[in-house]
Amino acid sequence: MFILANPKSIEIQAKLFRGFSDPSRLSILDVLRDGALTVTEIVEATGLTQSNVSNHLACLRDCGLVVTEQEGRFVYYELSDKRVAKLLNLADELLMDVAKGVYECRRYNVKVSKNG
Amino acid sequence: MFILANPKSIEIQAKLFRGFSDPSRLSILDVLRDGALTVTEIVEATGLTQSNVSNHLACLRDCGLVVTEQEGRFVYYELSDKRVAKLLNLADELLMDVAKGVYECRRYNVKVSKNG
DNA sequence: ATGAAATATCAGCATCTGCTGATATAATGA
DNA sequence: TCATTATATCAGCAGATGCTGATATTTCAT
Repeated sequence: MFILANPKSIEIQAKLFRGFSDPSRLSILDVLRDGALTVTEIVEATGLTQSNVSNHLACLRDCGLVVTEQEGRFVYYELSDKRVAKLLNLADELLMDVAKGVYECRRYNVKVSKNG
Repeated sequence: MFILANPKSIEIQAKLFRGFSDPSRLSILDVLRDGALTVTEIVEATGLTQSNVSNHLACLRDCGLVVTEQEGRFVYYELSDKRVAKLLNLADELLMDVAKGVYECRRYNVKVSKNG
């Protein structure tokens, strides 16, 4: 008899991946690959609105994917762990082979941003 | 002036991660880590309904995360690439450090399955 | 003190996503 | 052929998610 061994860890893992599964959050993580940035810098780099960025950053921080450091009025955000960037790199690499399929996959409508 | 370098690739990457970001799909990928299984075997192993599994498998196949091989009435599904498992492993590893934050993150309500 | 800049918060809406249940298709065996 | 097993498909619903726009909070400069 098969029963899923660790359903709880599956839920958490899904939640982790959900951090990466939204274009806005992914943009944010992407621009943070090169080092810490303030919220305003992230807004400029991504083209997203301030409130949107702030909301996503709160989420990413709660989930432990980014960490913050306050300096006066500024709050610097950066990736919490090398493995976050590593995960992004591995995804990049995997995409080189499966991008076509992912692109054509009709199941999810990832909205194309105005900048796209 | 900062403008996001590759918005299109961000969308695709988000789509890739979305493949991993649902508990049902993740369960499926998880049980496939040990090798190919038929749809019915996946249904038994995950506890999900047949139509649900079938829907997710179609999605995962379209996106190139799994590949299929038909044998008579049976269709075997398996991970398409070692890097899919590698991504899962890396996420496991990352979770050892950030699981608490992810678990407590209130932004997303990942439904707890009846088996959980 | 006052204004401006940087960031956070929150409600409401429009949309997307996943599940269920029913049904269709395909392959095998009697 | 007919019944059965294995898998795929699809509409409709309930609920979740992300964005916007307004506002609150904090910090700094003058």
